[in-house]
Amino acid sequence: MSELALKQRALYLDVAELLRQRIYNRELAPGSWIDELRIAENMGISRTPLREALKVLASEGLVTMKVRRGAYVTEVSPADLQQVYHLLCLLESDAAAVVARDADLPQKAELKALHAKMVDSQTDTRRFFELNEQFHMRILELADNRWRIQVVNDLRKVMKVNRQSSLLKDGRVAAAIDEHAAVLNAIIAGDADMAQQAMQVHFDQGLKAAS
Amino acid sequence: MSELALKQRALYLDVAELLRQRIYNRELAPGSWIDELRIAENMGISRTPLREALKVLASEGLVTMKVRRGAYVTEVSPADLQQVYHLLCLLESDAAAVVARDADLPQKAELKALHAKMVDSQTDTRRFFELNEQFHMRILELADNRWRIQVVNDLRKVMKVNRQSSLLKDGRVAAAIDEHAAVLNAIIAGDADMAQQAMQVHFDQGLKAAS
DNA sequence: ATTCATAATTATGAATTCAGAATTACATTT
DNA sequence: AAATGTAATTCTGAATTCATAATTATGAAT
Repeated sequence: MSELALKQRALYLDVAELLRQRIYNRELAPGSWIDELRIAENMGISRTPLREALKVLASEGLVTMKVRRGAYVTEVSPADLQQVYHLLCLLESDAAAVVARDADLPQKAELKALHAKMVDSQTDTRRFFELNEQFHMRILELADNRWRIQVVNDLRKVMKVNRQSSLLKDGRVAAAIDEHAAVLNAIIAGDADMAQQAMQVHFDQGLKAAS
Repeated sequence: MSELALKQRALYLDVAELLRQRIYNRELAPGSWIDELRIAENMGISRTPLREALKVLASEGLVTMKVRRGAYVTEVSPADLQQVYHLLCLLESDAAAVVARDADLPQKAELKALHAKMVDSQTDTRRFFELNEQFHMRILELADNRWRIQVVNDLRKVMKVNRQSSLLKDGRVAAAIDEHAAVLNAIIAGDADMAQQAMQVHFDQGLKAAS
């Protein structure tokens, strides 16, 4: 239909993103086989870019390739979720410690402002999630390790496959804001150990709320 | 030439591994453009599986894709190396702690035996490296987190792009064995904190020796 | 001689075609 | 009717072909 737009990114990347979305919202169910012909036709493209996209998703762990049998949506067990969560906690706690040690004043102020916006957004859940994401991501960026950013982003994608464990038991938003505040204060104080611990607490609470 | 063998794995995986080797030994130099036609012809295959392999390497960080400009071997700066090393240290130290906490007696005995073999191999450097790899990998496996294994393997591949910083200043082999012994003892003692610290020391020393 | 415009070439991105493996459907035999 | 062997179909993996963007080469004009 819309053969629009001077495409600035390769087609297979867009296809990969579309597939991710379909996996996230269970349109493609865990464990199910991915019918290349059907999807290619459905998307109005050939199998070539679709297959390239599948290779990308496979290396992210979202799909599993079986020889001569095609691609299957990876089944993410509760054990897997816990494993991924453990790694995210490890990587982001360390990032918080690094930021507490290295960030300069303007950067700390930026985090503070971001957190303030989050406090204001308490009632608007969608907005809160957006800012929550931004807060975590900004800390990651300030920790200045592009490999960590890459790894965390990939792991986050795996988490999203099972988002039924939505992070909003009631009171969870308020609690998360308090936990973020602890991280923020440790960073502003330049206390690396405390920042690391505060972030760890944040993850532990999140896991508890999700179970 | 050799159109051999009932292939049990997909072609693009073999191609990816071949490309990795060529990148590791600088046959494909960092920053250089990857000529698809040339390499496909050289390998006696079409561009299709080659391009699929390139997508895999791109998601590992070994090559970088530029739109309408093809694939380039990623340049790994000293800063990148340090970043990757930092993550490996973080992930493997935590793995050691987990193993110290969770491993049973037979598993601990297995690690002990592995380390003993390493002591015996001191003179044979190649053999030592092999066992060193096995020791680290076995701890990773015992820590029982498939996502960590995946991430560490990917990061290791990046490290190998710059292996000129070979880990063998003299005396380094003996030192590494001692450091491993410390990790091993902490694991056997079931002391998670000590295992974590010992592994961290091992990485710190390794980084120091490489610089 | 240098610069700008245009033509030719080259390489990427994507579609299509082809070969062969795996599954399914069918038929024959007991 | 069940089972086993064979034919038909389907789908994956890979090669080939095609279209277009980017680069290089060529030539005209100042």
